[in-house]
Amino acid sequence: MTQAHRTAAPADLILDWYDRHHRDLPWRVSPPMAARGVTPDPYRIWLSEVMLQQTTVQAVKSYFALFTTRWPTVIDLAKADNEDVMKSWAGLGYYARARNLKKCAEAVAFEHGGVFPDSEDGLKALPGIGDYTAAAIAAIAFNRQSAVLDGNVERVISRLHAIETPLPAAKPEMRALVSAMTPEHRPGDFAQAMMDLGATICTPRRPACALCPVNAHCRVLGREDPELFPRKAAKKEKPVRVGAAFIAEDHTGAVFLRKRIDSGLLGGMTEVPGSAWTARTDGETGLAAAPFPADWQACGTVTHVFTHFELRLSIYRSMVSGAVRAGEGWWQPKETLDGEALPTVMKKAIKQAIPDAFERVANRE
DNA sequence: AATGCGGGGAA
DNA sequence: TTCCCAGCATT
Repeated sequence: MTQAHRTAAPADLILDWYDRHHRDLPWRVSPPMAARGVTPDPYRIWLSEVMLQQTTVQAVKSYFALFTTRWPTVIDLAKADNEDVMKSWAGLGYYARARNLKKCAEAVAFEHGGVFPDSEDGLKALPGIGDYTAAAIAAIAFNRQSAVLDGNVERVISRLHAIETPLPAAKPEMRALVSAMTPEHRPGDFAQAMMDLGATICTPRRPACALCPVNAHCRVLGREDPELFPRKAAKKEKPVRVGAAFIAEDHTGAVFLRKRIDSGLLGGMTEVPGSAWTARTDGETGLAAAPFPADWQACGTVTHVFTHFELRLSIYRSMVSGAVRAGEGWWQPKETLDGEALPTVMKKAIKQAIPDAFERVANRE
């Protein structure tokens, strides 16, 4: 018997491991259901994949439940109000995903007859769907033999083959290796198996190599520290920006809010008035940036870390007695503040000025 | 190829 | 603290 016959292919070993360690996730079809012929709903697969972009499974779960309850089909989501979608997405981050999610739902509902394209190319033509997501939906929802490459798979592949090329330059090489490895049968399960392997065994730090179904095939294990893979280019340090935020409260407890422009940082989300966020402290990043004259009281600072900079916001609050000329914006009643499309940094700023701002409804009775 | 874009959990 | 997560769009 040849070596090839005695040793199972890595893909089969990984699929066997997957079957023994199946994770029950809200967007997955359980093995018993799959055995009865139930196939994944492309809408739910798409929604979960978009939410999971650069986002952990734990963070996604409650949002996935909310969206699928409010909008059970892609048609429902396509007909939804833009602002309702942004409000429901608030807190999940990367808000361009929410804007593209809505555009994509409209495209599928109104230009594709409510049916998702079943090919990688067709999917990739839709807003918010790139290389990874197109391959993942094609494999998982339509059983296509596409090469699914995400951060987990990059780690698994880079270790299995001891790839020395640093990311992101190594991606084409990695995709070719994944493509060669992807089986004809169960390509969707294989893709999920590779991601589960990266998430639970082949982890960034202290991987559980002893439990790995393909440890015998790994070119790094036993030779070098697996934590050194994948190779990555050095990253630069985050600059600091400063600014001011103004929380105005009227006699009813309502807070003055505005809407940010649809593009760029926190695009389309709600905010409290504030200064620009700049690298240098100057007159425009303090009290001088107040939206209207009032008895502004300094009440500390809030720090928030974004992907590419750290923000230090000086917080000011005031009680406004009568009507003020406040420019663009509106007074949001305190009872409905929590339902607004407020990103986390804005909730932090409001809490700093009004500690119980988001607990008033719960504490009222 | 490089950059902008959130937020939170794990070690 | 640091890392990085089922990445995409734009330049």
